[in-house]
Amino acid sequence: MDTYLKPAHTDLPASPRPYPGPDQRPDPNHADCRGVASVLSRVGDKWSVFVIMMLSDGPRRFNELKRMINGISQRMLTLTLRGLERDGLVTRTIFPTIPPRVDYELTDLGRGLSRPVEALGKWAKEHLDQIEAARTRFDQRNEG
Amino acid sequence: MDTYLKPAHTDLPASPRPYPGPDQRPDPNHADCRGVASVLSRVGDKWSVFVIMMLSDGPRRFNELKRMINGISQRMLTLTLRGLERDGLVTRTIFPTIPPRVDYELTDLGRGLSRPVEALGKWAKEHLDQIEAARTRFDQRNEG
DNA sequence: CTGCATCCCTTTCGATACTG
DNA sequence: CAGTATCGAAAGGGATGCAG
Repeated sequence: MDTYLKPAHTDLPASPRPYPGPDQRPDPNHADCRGVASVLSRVGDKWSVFVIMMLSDGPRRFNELKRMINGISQRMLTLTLRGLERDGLVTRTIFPTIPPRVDYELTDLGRGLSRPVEALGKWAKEHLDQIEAARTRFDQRNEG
Repeated sequence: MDTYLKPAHTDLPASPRPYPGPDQRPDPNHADCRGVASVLSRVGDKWSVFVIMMLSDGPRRFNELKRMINGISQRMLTLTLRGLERDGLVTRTIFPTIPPRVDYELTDLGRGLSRPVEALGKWAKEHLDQIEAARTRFDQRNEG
């Protein structure tokens, strides 16, 4: 039993069938799903989110980002930045100095994205404790 | 050369050193990073995002979700729902009918999260075309 | 209908070593 | 400093079969 999480100590309904029949609400998406998924999975990547947040108050250089984002490997930072660049969210600027210097900066598009992303980060910070509490509660119910 | 994206046809600076010396802005996070990461990587999971969006207008049952989220496997839906349940974002309610019925619904915490998540989804929908355009532009520059 | 377990392939990612 | 290449370990995820 390592592949699956244990089933929850499931809530039981007060009465057997709170709401009847099949649900006929419209399907909010269905076709959309596909294209949007590729955008969301960029945001979905936790490193992308961090990089965007780090860049939200101005350009940063490679190693600066690497130091700021505690725990990212050089490889992942490179990959993440390439992905963001490909999506038109950051620009890459080389200064042909010695030693070389490369700056990354959000584009207008990237700055636009950084708004909802920061909202998400803010929410995450604010509710981190609640979530961790929920996690330990869940784990205890399914172990102890 | 399959592991790395090709380096961008990089922007060159107008003048060699637009801004001087080392950047002394404060590090926006550093310790935070760790805990918040675990929350963001739940959001980071593309399936979680979709499930949250699907649940944002009321409870849904298992197969309903499965049908709505085009392309998710049963396994991943189960895993995703367990994860969300563990984090206190959704509740799981069993109706001991035949055949059995299980409803999933956002908790208050989950509904709170759904706000920034939907903002993100909205942004993704609105800028999907810009991003796809940027992608083809990038790919062409690095191939053709 | 809901969901757990197993097999197995694919992708991801960190560590390491090497260039301009 | 800012990458690139390669390798091996680990995680992700589909298919299938079985159970309540």
